[in-house]
Amino acid sequence: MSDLLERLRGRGWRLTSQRRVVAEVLDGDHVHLTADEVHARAVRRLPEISRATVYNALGELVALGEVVEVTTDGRAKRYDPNAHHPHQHLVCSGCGLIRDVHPDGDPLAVLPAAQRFGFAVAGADITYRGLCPDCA
Amino acid sequence: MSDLLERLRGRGWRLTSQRRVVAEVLDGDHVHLTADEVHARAVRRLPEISRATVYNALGELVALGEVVEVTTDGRAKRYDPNAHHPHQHLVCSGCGLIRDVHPDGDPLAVLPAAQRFGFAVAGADITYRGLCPDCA
DNA sequence: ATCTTGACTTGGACTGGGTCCATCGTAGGA
DNA sequence: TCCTACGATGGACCCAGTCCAAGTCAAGAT
Repeated sequence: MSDLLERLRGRGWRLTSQRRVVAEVLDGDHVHLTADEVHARAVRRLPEISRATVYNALGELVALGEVVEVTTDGRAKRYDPNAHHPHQHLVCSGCGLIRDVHPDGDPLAVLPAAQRFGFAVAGADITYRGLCPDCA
Repeated sequence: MSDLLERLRGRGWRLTSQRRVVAEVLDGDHVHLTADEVHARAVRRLPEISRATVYNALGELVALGEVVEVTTDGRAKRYDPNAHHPHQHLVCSGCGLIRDVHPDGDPLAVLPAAQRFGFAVAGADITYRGLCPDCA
């Protein structure tokens, strides 16, 4: 965490109390919060922080590659701080629970050249869907 | 297409001109329109059709398994009539172009039991990302 | 061919998620 | 400690989608 703040400062990020709080809220590798959830938690530490500031900070963290956006449904985007370990997501169709998962092999390997249509394919986002133990 | 309308009628779908037009607009296997795009095209054939009706019809087609919803970004959902041939999507990060693709093997096979956390995993949605020939 | 009725359509209000912007505040270099 | 450009604020605004009360009509019954 403090190394995150260090990295950001090293990249010229001006370190404000608001940005610090947003980064702290996202601390922990297995969190998948919406922007509003991040805002709600940030407000507990810094009551005046605005929604716009949370959106700005999240957008910057994504642009800097420190956080990844996850869209598992058509609803609110979720922000995943586990950005330095490539992974995929397993989502419960019942309750929406999200787990980070690591499938075997390279996801791009299964897409043959003939199926790439001349694209320079750079990555793959996989969402596995099913029922979690509690919902089954 | 007419077989689609037949299938729907067989399932008790009341066949209105609005529903017929929505189904016709979605005809073709490689179309990925947003609800508003479907509405815009439907209006050309049936000027009074309302947005709410298009949303209703699309929702019903999805519930009946005739169309699948595709969410490749956090923006508007897209509706894909190619529902009877399982496939994945390849999306251009530049212009948003979407192609249906067929990766090798079963996408679920690469998720080992130890990575399933007790979930009853039922499916996987894969979005391959890269630049299309025009954008590269 | 007409009637009847419950399913369908309409459009306008409303909601949730997100962005924009003019103004104010402040981190951090000089 | 002072300056100033970068960041924060909150309220207006936008887009995608849902809801609802009232009107319409497909299709089975007569």
